[in-house]
Amino acid sequence: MQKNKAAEQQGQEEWIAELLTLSEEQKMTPKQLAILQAGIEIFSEKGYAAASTSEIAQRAGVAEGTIFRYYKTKKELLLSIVSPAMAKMIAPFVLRNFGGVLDVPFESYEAFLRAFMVNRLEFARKNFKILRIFVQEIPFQPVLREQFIENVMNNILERVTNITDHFKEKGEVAGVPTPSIIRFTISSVIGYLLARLLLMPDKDWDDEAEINLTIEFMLHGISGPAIRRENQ
Amino acid sequence: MQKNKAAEQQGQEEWIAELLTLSEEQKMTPKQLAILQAGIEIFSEKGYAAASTSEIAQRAGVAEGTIFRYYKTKKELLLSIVSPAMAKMIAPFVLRNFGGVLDVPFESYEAFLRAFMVNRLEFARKNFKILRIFVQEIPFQPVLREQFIENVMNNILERVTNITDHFKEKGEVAGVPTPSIIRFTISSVIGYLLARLLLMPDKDWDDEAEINLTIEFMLHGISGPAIRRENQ
Amino acid sequence: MQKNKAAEQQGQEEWIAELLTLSEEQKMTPKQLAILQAGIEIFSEKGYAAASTSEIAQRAGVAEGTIFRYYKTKKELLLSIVSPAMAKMIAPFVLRNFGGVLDVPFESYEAFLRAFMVNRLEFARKNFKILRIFVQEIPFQPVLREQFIENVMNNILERVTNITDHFKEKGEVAGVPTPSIIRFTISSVIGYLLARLLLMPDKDWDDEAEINLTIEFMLHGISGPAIRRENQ
Amino acid sequence: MQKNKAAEQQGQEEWIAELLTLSEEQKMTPKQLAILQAGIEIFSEKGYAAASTSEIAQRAGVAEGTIFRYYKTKKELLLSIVSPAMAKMIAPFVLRNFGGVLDVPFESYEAFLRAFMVNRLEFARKNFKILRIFVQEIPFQPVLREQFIENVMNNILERVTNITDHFKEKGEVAGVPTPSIIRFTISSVIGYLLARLLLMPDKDWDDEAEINLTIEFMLHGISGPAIRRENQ
DNA sequence: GATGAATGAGAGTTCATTCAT
DNA sequence: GATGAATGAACTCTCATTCAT
Repeated sequence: MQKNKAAEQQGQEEWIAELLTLSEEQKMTPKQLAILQAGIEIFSEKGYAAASTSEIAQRAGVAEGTIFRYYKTKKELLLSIVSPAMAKMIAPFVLRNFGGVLDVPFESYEAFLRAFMVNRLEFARKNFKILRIFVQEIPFQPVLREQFIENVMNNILERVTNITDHFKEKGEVAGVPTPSIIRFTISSVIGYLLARLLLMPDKDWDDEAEINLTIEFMLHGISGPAIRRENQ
Repeated sequence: MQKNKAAEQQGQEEWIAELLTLSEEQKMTPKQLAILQAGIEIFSEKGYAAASTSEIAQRAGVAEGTIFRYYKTKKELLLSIVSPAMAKMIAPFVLRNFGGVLDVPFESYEAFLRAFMVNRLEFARKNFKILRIFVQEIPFQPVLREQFIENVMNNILERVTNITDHFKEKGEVAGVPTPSIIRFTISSVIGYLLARLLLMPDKDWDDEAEINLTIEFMLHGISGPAIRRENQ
Repeated sequence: MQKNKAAEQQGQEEWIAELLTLSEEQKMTPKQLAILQAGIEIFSEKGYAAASTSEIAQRAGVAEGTIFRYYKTKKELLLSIVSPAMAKMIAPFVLRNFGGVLDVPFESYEAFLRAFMVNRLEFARKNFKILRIFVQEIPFQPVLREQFIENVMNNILERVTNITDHFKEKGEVAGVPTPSIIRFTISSVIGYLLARLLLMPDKDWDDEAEINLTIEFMLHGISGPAIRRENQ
Repeated sequence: MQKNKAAEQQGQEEWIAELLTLSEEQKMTPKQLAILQAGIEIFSEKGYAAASTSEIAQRAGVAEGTIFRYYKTKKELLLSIVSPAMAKMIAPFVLRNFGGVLDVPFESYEAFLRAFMVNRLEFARKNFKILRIFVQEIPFQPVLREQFIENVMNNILERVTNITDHFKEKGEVAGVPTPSIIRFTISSVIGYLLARLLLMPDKDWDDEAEINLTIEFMLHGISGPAIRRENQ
């Protein structure tokens, strides 16, 4: 268990490191940064359609025309906010594929789940507002939907499928259809993130305990004290 | 098992019956109905803020002014669509509390989960567009959020908590914090609904098998063939 | 000469009659008429690009939004002003083709020239502002250019060519290329219209004398008293 | 006839020479020249009001601000394009008045007309785009209009009046009001230029023949073979 | 001298809402 | 009850012009 934890911890930190390196590459003027920041805030507060460029300009402390020097249209501003975030979102999955040697760098499925949860929680915490915008707008922005399908389907899903299949062969995961396993797993993780960050952000959460509990649920279900006893 | 199934089946049908009785009480003119219907469609297609009342009027086949005879504002139209649906949403949980006698009318936790899933799937299927609107707008409409918190917190959550605690005492559910169990359970159910109805509605779904699998996951997790074998 | 004059007079009046019948067929609300009228004035005063819809609305005495109830765009308002005028412009030429019998209803080329000048002067006088807009915008509005080419090339030019060729055969017109004759003729007529209505509208014009003179020029040139004497 | 031709040819070339000497007097930086050139192109393509200074800057390959170093306003750029061209336009007429001796340096009115046409065609060909801008903008720019009236009325018209009166006395031109003669003459010339350069620039023109024909028209009209025969 | 980021007034257009019919 | 013409505020976006660098 100690070894596992160390490995996970390491996996997690690598992921985060990769995220960070991706993000600060573009040089922006302070005004552009202010516009982007104001856009994130107002889009996430009111939704894209109900946000007005004049309010964004005001919050950013620039003239309204300045927004349109950097972004030709309001929609381009939206995409400039969300698209890079989507790239960062898949970064930890994509970058793994290079470097090679070990394609599944996790000791156990549990280790994977833990690293996954910790990483996603960290990501969601850092990009909370952008994620909100993303989730709100994906039904209405075909461009976003296409990017999402392409990225998630061709990167994340494939990668998670590989990992899951790997541990299925090792007997750590039940011999049921992988898509169902993944759906169930992702539901549980996202369910936690939503409760944690969106529904009850002010509750006094013990993240480590809740993550452990959620992993327990995913691995052994909620059905009772016998199983419980074995694992706690 | 057979007996269980019959019971669940019955439970489910009762719930549906209750839903129906709630809905047709208001008398509406055909125009008002057309407006409501058009509102549902256009709000769910474009989102509330991006939908225009003139388009709704056109789709409904009425004059623009007619909408405002029935609904003072565009927002009132939105609420007239979503609020009743929210009432219907909690109906199966609320009505139970009357009639009394048996507060937990399920043979087992598994029976409850199955009834719950079947019922929610049915409900989501029937009210898909309204649910979309609801989910889209709840972050931006305080009125909706209040209604939701009040209804869900004070009705559904309380009731589900009761049921869960009941089976926790019976030993069918693990002795961990009930809120975590509920969060996990609801995540799994909603995850299935989303995949089923929103993400991949065109896939060839075997609902019964997927529901069984999801219940298996919820009860015993994904951790492997040994546990699997015991339960199937 | 007396007979000629009568015939011309008659031809001219028919043309005018035809013009009038074409114009008042559409029913318009007073507001729409005011918008159209204001559009004509302001477009002709400032040019299309430099005219603002807000100024048009103000001059028309309506709200700015009202313009866009009747005309989806500013450009549509422009075309709604100019296109019908173009139809009216070719009306006297088009309608001739029906009724048949006599395709060239003029006693002499001189009679034709006189009827043509009188008719065009009348038309230009009545539609001065619209013609200004038309001339100003035709280089920049492909739609206008297409309409103009189609109408003028396929209707007016063909018709005038027929008439000219007719009198060429009769020996009233020199045996030189018809296009050159037409170009020269139209230049002279338009030159008069421009001087008369645009360049020096305030001069004290004797239209009949100037028209006679211009016809003299077209028929016999400016070269001297001998020729002059023969014809006056 | 041979002699005439030589004289005209000479007259024409003198005029052109005068034009050239006028033009290269101002010293301009390459950037300013580029701005001027880009201004000419874009103003003539889109019209003054619809042209944007940013597009001009782009086409000129300079920064937006640079335009305003050389020309305080967009309108000043316009005038800097059109005004010098207007000066060049009247140059051949103005300069004649100096040097004196012979105020009417043409053997015949026909020689004058030919020299006039050839010269104007040459001028229009070389300054086509600027002339377009000039014609488009003169209705909307009082400054231009004043310059034009002053120059044309006080220089060209006076001079052409002198020439025409001279040949009227000699009996080469009919004894009708000079303004009408000039109007008619200029209409015919401009009509040719427009057809030649604007309406059908791609047609295969035989300029010499068309000019001869136009002069024929101006001198003897279009009225028939008898007159024709006398003059050809 | 040249730049181009920044401005803000004003452009065309949309839209929820009103009200006379 | 139902209409749809009319509104005017607010929207996104453009552009001539300024000015610190």
